[in-house]
Amino acid sequence: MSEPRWLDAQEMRAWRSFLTASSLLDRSIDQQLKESAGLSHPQYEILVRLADAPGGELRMTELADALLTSKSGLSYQVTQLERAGLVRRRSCPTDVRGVYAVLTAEGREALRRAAPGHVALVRELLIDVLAPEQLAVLADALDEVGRRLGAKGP
Amino acid sequence: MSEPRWLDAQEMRAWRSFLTASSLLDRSIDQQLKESAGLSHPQYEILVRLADAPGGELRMTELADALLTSKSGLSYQVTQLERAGLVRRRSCPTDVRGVYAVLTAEGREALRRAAPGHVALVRELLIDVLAPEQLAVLADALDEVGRRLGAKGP
DNA sequence: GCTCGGTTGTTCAAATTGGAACCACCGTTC
DNA sequence: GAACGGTGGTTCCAATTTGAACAACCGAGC
Repeated sequence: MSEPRWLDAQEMRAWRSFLTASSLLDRSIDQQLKESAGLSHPQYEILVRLADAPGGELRMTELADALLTSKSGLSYQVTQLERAGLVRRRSCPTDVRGVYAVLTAEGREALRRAAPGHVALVRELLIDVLAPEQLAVLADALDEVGRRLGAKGP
Repeated sequence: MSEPRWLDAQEMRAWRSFLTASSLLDRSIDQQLKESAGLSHPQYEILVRLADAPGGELRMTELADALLTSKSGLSYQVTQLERAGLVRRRSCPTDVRGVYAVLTAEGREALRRAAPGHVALVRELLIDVLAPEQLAVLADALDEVGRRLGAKGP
């Protein structure tokens, strides 16, 4: 086993800043959503995905894959959202095992109310902090990182 | 309330890729550490901070602040590490309330064993995926993001 | 010396998460 | 048309995390 290539100062700074930004950013986003709309960030993302989907509905597994979460985690959150009346479950007509998560009118409304504040905070904390060129590089870079990870894991 | 400035395609791509990369990256890192060293990522970070600190020890609050975690979360993890023999608690001589988390020899050894594989994975998944210019921009950008968040929250 | 506001770390309860176990079911194969 | 490997979702369990409550203590100011 040869000596590994350690991270130099620049690389270390990139990695640490990434961890720091992820952690702080996600915590801020989550808190703001909870305070302003009573939704956790994961719940908000569920609503977004459903709202974007045709018919406002998606199969549980599709949704779990899109959100990069476990099936059990999704099941739990959908149950929470169901209690809140923002989502309901509908069984799939062509596959008895299948379940659709369906956005309710109330869910769509909740999303409509929550979105502006959420977007404003994303701007304030990330988008508007960076110059357009920085943002472009960041998007390219992290797209590539995500692509490799997506191909690798599942 | 005026219509918010929504995110354009580029901005949306930056934000989504950030979320995706954070999620996948952290999950991969955590899993690899668990499999190869029996440590969670948070635990690994604790060991790193202690190893970098003079005397291999830090006050609980300092450590919690550095790791961007709650005091209670740190207390829990230090207890876990203590059970594993990698860290021990030492009460502060000048302040009865104070507690130092101290890296044990075994803890230092565990870190020495875990580090190469960890660094290799960070390289494989992030650092070596990007061109040096990309990395530099990323570091600058996220440093700034973290700085603002750090100044804002606490 | 005493009081009072702020600190330090732990404990508690509640929420969330992921993986494993499980059940029922699908579609293909022989 | 029966067997079978693979899917889709839920449930269960253990681990983790956070904020609040708490107990004890520090230190400045009177």
